[in-house]
Amino acid sequence: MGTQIRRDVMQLILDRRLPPGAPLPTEAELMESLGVSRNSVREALKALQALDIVEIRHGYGTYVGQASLTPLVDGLTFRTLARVTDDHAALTEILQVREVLEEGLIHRVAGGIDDAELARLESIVGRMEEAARAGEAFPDLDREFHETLYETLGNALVPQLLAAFWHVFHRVAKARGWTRDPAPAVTACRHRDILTALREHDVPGAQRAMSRHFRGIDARSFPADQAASGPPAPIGQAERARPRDCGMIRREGPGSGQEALGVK
Amino acid sequence: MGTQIRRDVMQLILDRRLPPGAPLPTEAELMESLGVSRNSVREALKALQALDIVEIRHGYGTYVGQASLTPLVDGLTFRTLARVTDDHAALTEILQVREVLEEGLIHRVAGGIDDAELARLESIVGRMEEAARAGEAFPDLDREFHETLYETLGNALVPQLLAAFWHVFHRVAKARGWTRDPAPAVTACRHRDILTALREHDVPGAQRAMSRHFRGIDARSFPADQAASGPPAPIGQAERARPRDCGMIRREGPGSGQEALGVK
DNA sequence: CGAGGTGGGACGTGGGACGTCCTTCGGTCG
DNA sequence: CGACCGAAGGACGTCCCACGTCCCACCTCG
Repeated sequence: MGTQIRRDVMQLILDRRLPPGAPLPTEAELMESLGVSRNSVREALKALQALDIVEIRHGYGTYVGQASLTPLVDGLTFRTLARVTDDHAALTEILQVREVLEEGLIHRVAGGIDDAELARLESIVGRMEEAARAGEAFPDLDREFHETLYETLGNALVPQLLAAFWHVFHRVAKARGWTRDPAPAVTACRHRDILTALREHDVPGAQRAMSRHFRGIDARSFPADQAASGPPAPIGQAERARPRDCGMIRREGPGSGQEALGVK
Repeated sequence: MGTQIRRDVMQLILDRRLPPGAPLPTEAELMESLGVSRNSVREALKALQALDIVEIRHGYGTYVGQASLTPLVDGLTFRTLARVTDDHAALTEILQVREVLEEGLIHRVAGGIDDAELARLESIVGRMEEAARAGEAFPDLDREFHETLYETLGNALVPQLLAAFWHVFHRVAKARGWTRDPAPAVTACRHRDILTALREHDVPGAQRAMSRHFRGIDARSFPADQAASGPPAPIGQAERARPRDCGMIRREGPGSGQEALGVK
């Protein structure tokens, strides 16, 4: 059975303690040791390649893969694109997961953040604002900010998960032709707010700032005619506090502020 | 190229708006329409099968899959098992992600939880306590509790993600021979605590209760000789409040309470 | 001594054949 | 007349063989 060969190869990697990057036996050797034909071996390897458990290099060999979250990205992207109806709902689900994750993560990070960390984040935000003044987008800086933020957790899974969701969101947006990004100045402002709250060790403030950051992303994915339904999941009792604002955009009322985010 | 054929099949599903369960063209038809050999088609389908984008039924046909998170489970399980060193560290990472997720999710749920929801949760916890008195474990009830809890969010991705992490944890624990579960009474107590906090709309209390629930799971995965390093990531200023306790176990001091969880 | 050619190893693709599983349809038996 | 059973066909599973492509390493030649 095909599934069984897959498990055999995985077990072989585990038994031999092969680290990522180590060479696997050749297809011919696997044929022999597993007692199956080359086609069966190849189908199993192709399946493992799709899971990033194995890496196949043409003309060179087969190697143990990184076991990254690439299959999650592929699967979620496909699933989101396959839902022709409830299009933005599927994306909103992904954004909600990202928001929950980052809100909880910043909760863990905000208390004991290092001065060195703050300096690195300051550098990133500074470059963001520089790019924003030039009117340029800065997706790489955005990712770098969030990655740096959670580096101190020592949890390798966290940045990979966040990157996976980020990747899915942008791939779907691109496939759907949603090329309009929010104004760079607004995005830079949101990150400045987060950094300011972190500097003051203001945990709930940092959570609010992070939440508003995602609120802005969410608003972008809604067609204008559905803006009335608005973003989901009010944050709860935190609403009573006036949100901080770095001042690069005009002050806003108690509304969600979508009118400032480029939504027509 | 193999990757291209995979993309072609995915694009075919998207273009024809095929819903999950719909039949795909036969391998022969795909050979013809894509202009490649059957081997190549089969390898692509095998890869898509591993991603749960396609479902192959022997002697029957190929169908559009559910695009579930099965590949994530497989990948994370493999990756965790492949790290022979830092074994428990990898598991702790997964648990931390689960904890962050559920802590943030219960934050969103606790405020506006329905009476009907509370009644359903009460029923589940009641069955838990019944099973605990009989000394039996209740993994299904555990899953049902957490699934029910987040049902009102209307986010289909959330329970799937949680189930995926749950699945990875238990598969790894089983493969590692960590069969010792915490005392059922303790687990039932933890869920009772969560429910009590929810009933009082005590959001931070619910978060603390959820956190303690995970703390208990975490302690179980640590070998006794490493218990000194203890669970990571103190929850922050929430520590000052005395944790609630349903009273089925003895009160505990400011420590992490591992001594009550079956750790030798 | 070095640059380029050449050979071998390993994966990529194609074609064909046969086995296995499932469904369907028609015939037979009760 | 109806239910059961076997044959036929479709579709996937496995296998074998051959050739193409890519990469590396050795060897030869200038």
